[in-house]
Amino acid sequence: MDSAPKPAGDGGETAVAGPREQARAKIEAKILAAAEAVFAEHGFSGAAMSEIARRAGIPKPNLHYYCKTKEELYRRVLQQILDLWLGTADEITPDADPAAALSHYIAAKIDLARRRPLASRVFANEVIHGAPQIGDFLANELNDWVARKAKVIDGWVKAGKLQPVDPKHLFFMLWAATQTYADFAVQIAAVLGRKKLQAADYDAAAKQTTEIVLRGLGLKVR
Amino acid sequence: MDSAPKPAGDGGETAVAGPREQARAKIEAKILAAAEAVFAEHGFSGAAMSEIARRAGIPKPNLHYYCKTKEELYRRVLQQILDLWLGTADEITPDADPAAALSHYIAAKIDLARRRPLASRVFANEVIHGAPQIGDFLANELNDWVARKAKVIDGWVKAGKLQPVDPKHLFFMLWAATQTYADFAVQIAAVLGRKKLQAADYDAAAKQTTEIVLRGLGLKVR
DNA sequence: ATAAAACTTGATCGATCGGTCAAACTTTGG
DNA sequence: CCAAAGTTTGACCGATCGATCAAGTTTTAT
Repeated sequence: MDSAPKPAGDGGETAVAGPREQARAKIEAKILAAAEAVFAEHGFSGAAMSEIARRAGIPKPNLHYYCKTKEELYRRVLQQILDLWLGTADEITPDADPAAALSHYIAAKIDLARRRPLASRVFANEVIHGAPQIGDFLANELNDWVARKAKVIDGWVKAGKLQPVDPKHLFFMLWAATQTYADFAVQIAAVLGRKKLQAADYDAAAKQTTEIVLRGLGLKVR
Repeated sequence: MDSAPKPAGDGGETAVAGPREQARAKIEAKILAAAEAVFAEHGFSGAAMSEIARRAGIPKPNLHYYCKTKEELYRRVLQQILDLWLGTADEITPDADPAAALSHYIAAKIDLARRRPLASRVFANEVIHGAPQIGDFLANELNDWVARKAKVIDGWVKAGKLQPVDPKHLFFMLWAATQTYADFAVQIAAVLGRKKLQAADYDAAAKQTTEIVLRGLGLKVR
């Protein structure tokens, strides 16, 4: 990570990465994965640098060599998660078919909840506790992102493709209904009488959420 | 709290409470309110007993006099919150009108998100981190509660009052869509360009959520 | 070959936190 | 009035945690 003295050659001059760059990339990936898991499980305060180091398979001072402080490591994990955020909903465009675009968005979000539940939980934990680190992101990038998407949906409504709807509250509902299968997986599994959520559960969630939302917006299902 | 040596007369023999009982009740209320706020803000690990004591206006050893351990205090806060949980959805009964019952449930849940956001956040935090304290509650009481309500909704479907729907996933969606206005209030406020959510925001949320869900279930709105 | 840079690691430090203790003070019941 | 029970509080303890240091080893560039 950039906190280390010198990440060696990184200007793109060299065609192949030396053993040092490769080792560094491998370790940083291990660290980020371990940190995401520990932050998801225990929250920022409850996460111990020693446990992150242990799970990453390195001594604690070595972890501090790559990430000077716990807060910096936490921010790095969050940054990785925010990149996931803004990469979704590419299908929500003015000319797209609303039913297809929304179906795809819901499916993608549920799929993310299944494949990256830890990321979702770290994000949820951060926001629940007041977003001390990503407050600026929420007020700037995310605000802009939603404003752009809201214009698209408003356009759909004006074109008569959709029942009138407040696009922002629609997003809040979609985010909540999909991310709950990551953040509240333990609760949902308990109510479904399972130890762990299974593939069929996520499929059922995506199917029914899509049906209710599409029909609720006056769109034809399927 | 029951951890203290003797809560004086509590068998209901005395008609009026003495000054000691009154003071005890007042302090316990202060402690629970302070604890709920600190646990909501910092999570279990991040919450400091010293800060809870400070916000309750008592010295730390006095806090430990009323609640022996941090975990016990946390469980007490959670218990208070779980009581809120099971008290909702009384209107979801076999003979009720589905549209009216679901509208009322959504409105009540959004109202709870507005009036008791701290309770919702403590609960969310607990579940996100694996429900170490309330796992049994989820697998027993809540599981039973949902099973009962699911039977009611299945009955509605069989009576042709409703589009076919998986009642459990419907509850997951309703819980998520309503509690998000408590748990993720900071994010929602940022996207809406506000410092804090206002009464009109909650009203808009309840209105639109109700519309989409009811229409999505094949029910007439209003 | 060699020096500089990058990386590794055992030992340790200061701060914070949950919890305890013992000595006080206050209320209650006889 | 007085003893027992209940309550309050400043001082303190051991454990844990984030972070640092200093002495090493390995890689890189010339």
